[in-house]
Amino acid sequence: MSKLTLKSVAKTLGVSTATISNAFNRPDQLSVALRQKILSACAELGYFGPNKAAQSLRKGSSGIVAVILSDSLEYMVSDPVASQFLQGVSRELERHQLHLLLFSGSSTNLEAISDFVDGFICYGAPRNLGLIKQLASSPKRVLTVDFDLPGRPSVNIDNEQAAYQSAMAVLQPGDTVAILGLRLIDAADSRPVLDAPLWDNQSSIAHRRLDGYLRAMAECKLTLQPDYLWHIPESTQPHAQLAAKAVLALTPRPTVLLCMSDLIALSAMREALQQGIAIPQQLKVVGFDGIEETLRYHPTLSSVWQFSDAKGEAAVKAFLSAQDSPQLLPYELRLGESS
Amino acid sequence: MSKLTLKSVAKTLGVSTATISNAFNRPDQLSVALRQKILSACAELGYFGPNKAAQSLRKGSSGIVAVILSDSLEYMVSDPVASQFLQGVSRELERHQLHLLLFSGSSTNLEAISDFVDGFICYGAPRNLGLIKQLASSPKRVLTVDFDLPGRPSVNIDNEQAAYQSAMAVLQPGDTVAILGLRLIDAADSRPVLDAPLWDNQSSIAHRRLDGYLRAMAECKLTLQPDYLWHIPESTQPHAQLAAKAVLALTPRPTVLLCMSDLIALSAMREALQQGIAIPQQLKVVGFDGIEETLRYHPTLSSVWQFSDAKGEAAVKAFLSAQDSPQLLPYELRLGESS
DNA sequence: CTGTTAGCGCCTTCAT
DNA sequence: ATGAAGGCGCTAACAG
Repeated sequence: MSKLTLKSVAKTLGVSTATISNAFNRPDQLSVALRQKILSACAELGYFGPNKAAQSLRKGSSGIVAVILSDSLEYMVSDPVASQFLQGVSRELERHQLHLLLFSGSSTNLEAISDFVDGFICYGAPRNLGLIKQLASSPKRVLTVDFDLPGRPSVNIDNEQAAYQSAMAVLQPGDTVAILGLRLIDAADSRPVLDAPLWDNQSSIAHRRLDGYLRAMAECKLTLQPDYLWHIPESTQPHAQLAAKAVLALTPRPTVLLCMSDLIALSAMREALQQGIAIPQQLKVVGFDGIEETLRYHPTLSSVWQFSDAKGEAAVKAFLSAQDSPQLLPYELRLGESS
Repeated sequence: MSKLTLKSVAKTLGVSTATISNAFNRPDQLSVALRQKILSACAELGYFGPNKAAQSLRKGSSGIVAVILSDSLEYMVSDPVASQFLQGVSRELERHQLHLLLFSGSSTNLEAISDFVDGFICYGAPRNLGLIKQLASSPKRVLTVDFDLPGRPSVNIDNEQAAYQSAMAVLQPGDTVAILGLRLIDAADSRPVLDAPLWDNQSSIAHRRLDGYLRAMAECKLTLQPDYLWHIPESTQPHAQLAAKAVLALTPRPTVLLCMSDLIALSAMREALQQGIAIPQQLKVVGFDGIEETLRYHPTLSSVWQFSDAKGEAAVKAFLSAQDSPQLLPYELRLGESS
């Protein structure tokens, strides 16, 4: 059989193309009986409805939403926090009969997919700065999560305040503090920040968290020695372990580890326990994010829970709403055995 | 400024639309100098090239490949095996400048996206059987992974043989065997299979694995008591723990646990150790899949490693190739401390 | 309630 | 090396 199109189907059924189109898209435009007849005839023929690509060209919307990940897809999919977020996004999208196009933040050509989607949900500032420009000037709807783009709606938590509170919950006079930071500078390996230039201070959640830690330390009259602030490029075991080893070898040894992700905190605790350091007696550890694995670990981790699943859901809702105001989501400080 | 189209750009540059089109798509059709001039003028204007949606309508291909997940996106993203697979897929797709549309296997309307994509890579038999029919009759390229569709290319490992080998590696005369199976029957909770009808025996990897286990047991002159075969709906801690608890409470207590995923095996080991059962002295455990977490666990798990990342890569290559022959990927039996 | 028509933005002969 | 024209499959406005 030849290709089934609106036109060909109309011809074989002996009606006009508009009628077929209406049967599928605007039931109020024709009688119920005729509509039923047409629909079942189409099912018979194997015609499942108007071609979506043509529809999208004509109507200017496709029912597909792109989620731009900050990193490569490869990495994101393996990070539990990102996965949680995607779970929330996909569930809420499905609820609205929308579809999800995953796009890597390390790609260069947003244009390759821009024309196919109704808009963008950006999870974290894309690693590729070129993307940011393209997004900023896109005529489509753009929602940012965990960072901001001027004039665009966003979904965030108050990272500075959350970090501040988590630090305040553990800091005591006389503590020696080390900070295991996530993506503080532009380097592909774990290393002390020292005087390397901080990476775009404004929008990065890492820097907001750092601000919070530092505010808490100042309030507790503690100072951070240069060596005690580390940059970790990715929340993975090897990178985190390296940094943990390094700061635990410093003299004096830190008594508090402020970690910018739970995965980092877990790796650090593993390393400390391995070295026979008692937690929390000799070392207190605080994480960030809130992932399940920390509940199965012993000691359980004190951390800022930010409910990434709900965040994904909120992101879709904000994307779909007409509202353009920035949105701050709640978080929760949960203390475990590590502090 | 008004909308930028091939036509509008052509007018402002004072050339024909075809010339602009050729500048972007067919460099050989015009002089290098002119092409350069046009391209830079377009960049100046902010025109990033022909509209992809229109291009796709016209040319019939979009550069987007759909990956159909067997389950909801929500679940798949949290499963390390699926994540690994997606990593491989996305990396290889990126290499070819192709894009990834993630589609949930629990959706009903494949048609919603069918017209936007160049084809489908199906990871596991979709839970929604309606999808299978639609895929079977799709005019687009369809590649299946971990199951088969008549007349379509596929990527698999030899699940039966792998399961057989993994069982043979641990079974000894006198053993009492329990099998913790994944998705053996159509039930949403963990439960003994007993005489519930097995679920579409043909294509399911679970049944191929079961066949392998049973072949090994027969060869070792062992029989499987009805209560000792359990169905688990999803590789998650709660479902797996429930089943593990149940089979460990049987009399006689199993001395071997054959598990259809590493996640299940880990949960089972956790439960056994909690009960003070010594592994492998009192209980030997074998998993399936090969995930990193088993290497960090003590005891390390004996398992069939199937390199899901490479599988994802192979899937894309097979999808892109003209070859329609089924492909069997290698796997590796790796023995750990659990057997 | 139904049919006709004019594009949505583009690519590709075909002629120049 | 370039310009004009037809059509990919569909929808919305309009006329009947």
